[in-house]
Amino acid sequence: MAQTSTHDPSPATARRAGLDRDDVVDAALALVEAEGAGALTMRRLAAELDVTTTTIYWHVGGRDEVVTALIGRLSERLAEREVRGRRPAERIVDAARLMWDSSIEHRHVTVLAYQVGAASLLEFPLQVAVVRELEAAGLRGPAVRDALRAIVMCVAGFLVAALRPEDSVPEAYRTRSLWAAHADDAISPETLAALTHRPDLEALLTTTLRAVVDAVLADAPEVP
Amino acid sequence: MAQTSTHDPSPATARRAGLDRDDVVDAALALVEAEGAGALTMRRLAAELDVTTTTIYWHVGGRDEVVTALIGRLSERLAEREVRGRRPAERIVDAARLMWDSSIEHRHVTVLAYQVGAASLLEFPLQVAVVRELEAAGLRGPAVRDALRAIVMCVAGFLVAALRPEDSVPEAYRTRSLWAAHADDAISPETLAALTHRPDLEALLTTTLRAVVDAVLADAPEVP
DNA sequence: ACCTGAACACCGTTCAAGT
DNA sequence: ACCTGAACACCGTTCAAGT
Repeated sequence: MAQTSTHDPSPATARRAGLDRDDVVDAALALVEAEGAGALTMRRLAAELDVTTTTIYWHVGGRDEVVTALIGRLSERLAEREVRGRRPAERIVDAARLMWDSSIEHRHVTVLAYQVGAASLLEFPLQVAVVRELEAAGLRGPAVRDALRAIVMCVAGFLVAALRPEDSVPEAYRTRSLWAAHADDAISPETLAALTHRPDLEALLTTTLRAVVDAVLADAPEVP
Repeated sequence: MAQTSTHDPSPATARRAGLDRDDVVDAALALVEAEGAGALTMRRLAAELDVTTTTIYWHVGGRDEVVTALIGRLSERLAEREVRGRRPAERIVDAARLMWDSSIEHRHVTVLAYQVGAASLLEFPLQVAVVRELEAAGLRGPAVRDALRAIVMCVAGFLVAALRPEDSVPEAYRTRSLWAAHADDAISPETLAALTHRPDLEALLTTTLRAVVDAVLADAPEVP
């Protein structure tokens, strides 16, 4: 991580690190991807760049600005994998799954983005892909907006479940444990039993997206 | 907030505050509800109870434990408003909207719960209500579990959008601003225009839930 | 058993000062 | 223009000590 200089030959006080705002943002992004959102502190980031904390403040405004910049940078780099499928519905669901896949692939940045409320900044290029598919399916205007938002919210909901922090809350207070401890005559034993098993999030997401997309396309004027 | 003692008549050093674990948790819950998740620091909580920070540690383990306990406490108190509607589908959607309503009503605690990954602890009693309605609609076992999870994730997705932090990310990086600045020949002007307007989250949630519930009930064996 | 005081190892941020 | 050093006002947590 300690960039260019391996041990820098200049005496003791190495002035002029030759830093750039982009260098700072790149280092921040790399740090988060490697060690998670919790590792991004101003001191740690400075250490990574072999400078003092205050140097960071000279190049970028503060922590919030570093975070936004880092998210924006990853957003630009997000691989726009081609949308697959023949029927419009399939292609829309696939475009939505692209959002899921890349969010999972960059889970640490995604967690950070949700923490500061900048998830849409991260996902924006992939939202564009979804919009294109919605239009290809014959939707226009507010119908596209509402469909997009519904899809985005669904993916977001599944993401927060998939990226939930593990440590802070003890086992006994997790959903499955709560159901395991829950006695209820009004609920059948087989249902109670099923609720103690972990669901397949990815399969469930696909099913849910299909339901949402089908409902949305049912109101579409033309289905080519 | 400074509980019992109005100015306590005992000399200067007021020992024996007569604190209880429940008192600590109650104060923490009240603090979060009143001033938000950010206000819950050990020092602030101690000040609220007129004791030293270390006293908190004697009664409960640490911050994480305070947070879990506070969420659990509110969970117990959650008003189980009666589910409305005639048809099973209506009732399921209404039960899900109950989750939304109470999460919004206690927004500060909800934000905190999502931060530590304890949202399901908070919503558990309301999840039970949804399960009852799903069974009343004829679902059993894994079908109930998957339907519940899908519903819960949708609500969660809409909640993170509704409770998004406002300050940390500047206007220009919010969804609507991004669309406003986005030039794209492949997307029709009317769609682009629509995307710059704020959607009605509550109406959209209802529509989305209906789509999910309808799809789930389509596979149900009996629909009484 | 219940509570205090001092301390430790962290945060983000600011500001005067150096070259 | 670019970077350092010292400092401020916060965190959560621990530990010896008091009554």
